Amino acid sequence: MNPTRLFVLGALAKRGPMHGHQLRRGARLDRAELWSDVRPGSLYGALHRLAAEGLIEALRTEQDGRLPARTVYAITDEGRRELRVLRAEAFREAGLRPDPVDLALAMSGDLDEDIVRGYLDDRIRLLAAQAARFARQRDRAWPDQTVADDLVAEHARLRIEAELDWHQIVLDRLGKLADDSEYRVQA
Amino acid sequence: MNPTRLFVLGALAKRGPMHGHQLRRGARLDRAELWSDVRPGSLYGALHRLAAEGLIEALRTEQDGRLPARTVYAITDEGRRELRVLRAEAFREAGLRPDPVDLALAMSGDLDEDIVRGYLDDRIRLLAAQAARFARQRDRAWPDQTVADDLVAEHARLRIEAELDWHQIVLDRLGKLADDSEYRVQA
DNA sequence: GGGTGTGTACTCATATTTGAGCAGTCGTGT
DNA sequence: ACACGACTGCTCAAATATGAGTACACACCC
Repeated sequence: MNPTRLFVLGALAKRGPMHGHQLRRGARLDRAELWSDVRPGSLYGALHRLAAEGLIEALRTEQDGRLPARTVYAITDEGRRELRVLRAEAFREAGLRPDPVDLALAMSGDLDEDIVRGYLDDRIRLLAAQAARFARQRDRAWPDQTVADDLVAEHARLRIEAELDWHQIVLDRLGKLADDSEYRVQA
Repeated sequence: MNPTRLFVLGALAKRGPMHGHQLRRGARLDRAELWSDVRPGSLYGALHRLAAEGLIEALRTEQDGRLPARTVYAITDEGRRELRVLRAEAFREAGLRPDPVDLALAMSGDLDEDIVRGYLDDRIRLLAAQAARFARQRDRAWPDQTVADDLVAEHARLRIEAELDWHQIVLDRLGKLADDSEYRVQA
């Protein structure tokens, strides 16, 4: 499952023909940082590849004044089929994606406890700020907020709450971390 | 922050010199699927680049019978410095990484409500099974389980519980999803 | 004595992402 | 006049990820 492809195909299917920049802007207007994060490089790369595969097609190239030319793409029937597949795959990926903090923690046996504690405090502060943002958003929705937007925001809120809970637990149990940085043989 | 690099440097710093295969095996023995997911391609690619940059160095190349030769790498001082930086970066990334299901949901305005409901039911089943695994693991730890392992497992458990809560909410509010697949202009 | 599966160790082509950059436009201030 | 920053669209090299493949070994089973 490739999220960039799903994003492009989904957007073109939903809103009709668009050019690359319009896709980015649309995502920004939708506050889509939460469910996608396409950067220009990935986006245009995907557009080219999708076009080469016939999943989307370039309708026309427009030029507005002397601004860069832009190419408008539309999804094809083939693309709509691919969209269904990608969406199904995305729904089926119900596992947890590894969180870098777990990796960092696993690699911190040699680190002073207070340093780790400091990192965690910082994280808690950041997470709390985000939680507050989402809570606010739940109450005062922005103009054309859809139910899907609502659900996604609620998802984010719940996930952050879980993070906060876990961080608290880590702080509590942290004293014992240093005890087992012992070498475990494995060959 | 590149997780693969952090994984390699961290492991070499912690356990001493190893060859590529040993790194993979070590990760499996540690049940590291949770906090890292290095596949062979990424791993060996990273090893080559790290060596080229002088962050690790090839100590020797061994051959066991007629099995493929293996190259043993050790972390350098330069590499230890990089490790500290990567670890700090990983700790600082305290935001939520986008979850594909949010993307899929956002792109499902045209989908029959019952289909989505079906997907969600499947997800709930999968998630519940995983939650059960982690709960079990919390009670009966495997042999040389460290506190860090414990914390990571607890992290996973909490995250999955949050997912389950959210999925329930989605199912409850789902009826209203179809109402707002309306086209929102943006140019 | 052949098939199947698992383990050892790594390679390679291709797909994809990253992050910076470019070349113009437009508004705002100074 | 002119610097400044934000926006418009897209490109490009380099880093990284993916997924299959290679080649051989060893055990087990019937």
